[in-house]
Amino acid sequence: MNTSERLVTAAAELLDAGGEAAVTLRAVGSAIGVSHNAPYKHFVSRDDLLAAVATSDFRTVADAWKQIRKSVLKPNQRLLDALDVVIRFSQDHPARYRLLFNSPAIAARGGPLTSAADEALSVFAAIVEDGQAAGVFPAAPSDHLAVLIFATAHGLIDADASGRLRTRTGWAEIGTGLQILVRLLSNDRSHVASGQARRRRPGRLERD
Amino acid sequence: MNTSERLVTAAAELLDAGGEAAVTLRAVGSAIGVSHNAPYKHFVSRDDLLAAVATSDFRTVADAWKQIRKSVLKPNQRLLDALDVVIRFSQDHPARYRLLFNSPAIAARGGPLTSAADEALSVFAAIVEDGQAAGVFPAAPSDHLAVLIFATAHGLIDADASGRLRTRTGWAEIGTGLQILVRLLSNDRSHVASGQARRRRPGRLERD
DNA sequence: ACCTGAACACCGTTCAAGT
DNA sequence: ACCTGAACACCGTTCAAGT
Repeated sequence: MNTSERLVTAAAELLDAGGEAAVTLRAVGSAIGVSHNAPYKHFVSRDDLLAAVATSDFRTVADAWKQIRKSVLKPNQRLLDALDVVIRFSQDHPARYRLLFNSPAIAARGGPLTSAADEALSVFAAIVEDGQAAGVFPAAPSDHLAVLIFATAHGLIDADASGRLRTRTGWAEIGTGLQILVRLLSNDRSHVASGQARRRRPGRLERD
Repeated sequence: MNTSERLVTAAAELLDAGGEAAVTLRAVGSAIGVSHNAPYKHFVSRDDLLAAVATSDFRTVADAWKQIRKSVLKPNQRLLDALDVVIRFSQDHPARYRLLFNSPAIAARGGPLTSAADEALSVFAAIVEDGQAAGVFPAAPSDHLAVLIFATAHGLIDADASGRLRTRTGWAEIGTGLQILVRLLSNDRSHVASGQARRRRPGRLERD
């Protein structure tokens, strides 16, 4: 691994360990044994280093989604699995999740980060589109429906992270909300009336 | 206005003008003609001052929602108007919106902020519940449905703020996405197939 | 009770200098 | 080409001192 990659790895670990505030250039440099401004030889600024972490994470998420899209699961379950990827990521790496979907200043930088984000989201949209083609999801334009679904997932994750959702609903898991959404959207409306989703095992959206 | 209120007002104005980074205690103090650490006589920390701004804003939003709930509009339009309140707020005061729904460190403080947030969200839930009682929205537990709808709105606002939604969909307005959601959720499914919402006039969700 | 001014321990960033 | 160390202009926060 070259210095640039080691800096990105160190920054990611600091994000996981102490949140964004812990990612000081002094701490990143120290973590890999260089001075506090060696990073400036590889990244134009602190934000540029953070953007590099986000770019790498977007590619990881996109790869996971590609695997799911190729799987033999039913459309409903494929969508739930895809959402599970980001739920897990948000729980395992909250600060890095915020970097992906919650950092206007970073997102506005454009460049490779925006490309990586667009590619990842297009895979997610394809998973939704597959479900529409199979007649399971309504025929709204697939980009719109995918954004709606993803926005809901992101909103639930975000509300959960801020603690507001938990206190209001007592939901143990974000996934329950997403299961309800998928059922509400599904052309099979038989489960809607109850609105009750079964309990899910930790970290995994339950099969339908 | 006492010093404490003037500090909150000054902080809110700085948030609007320059985002969270612009809210330094030196700038806040200077804005009302006191020293850079006079705020410590009224708030225990910078975060405490920011929490006071958020508390005040939650109360403003709650008041607007109470008015909408009392209105004679149809349930669908009441919900769209309620969502319009937060969309407008997010566009007029992006940094303050982030303080309300996007700041785990601030939200985790609890106290009056959490109370104000809970009260506001309970009014929103009541608006959704009214629609369910009228048979317009599905009968999922009202708290769950309200959180789902709000999470979607928040997710769309957030995606819009981060620039990702706009580039992927070209939607001029967040509201279009919410109109689609409300139609998808409504028991009247006649509009679902097209998924096309009419254009809306700026800053106002169109009547159905 | 409320405020001030100096001070402390941090930041990100710049820059001249080294190899 | 890559890195270092000093320096600069900021921060939030603390503290002794003022009225």
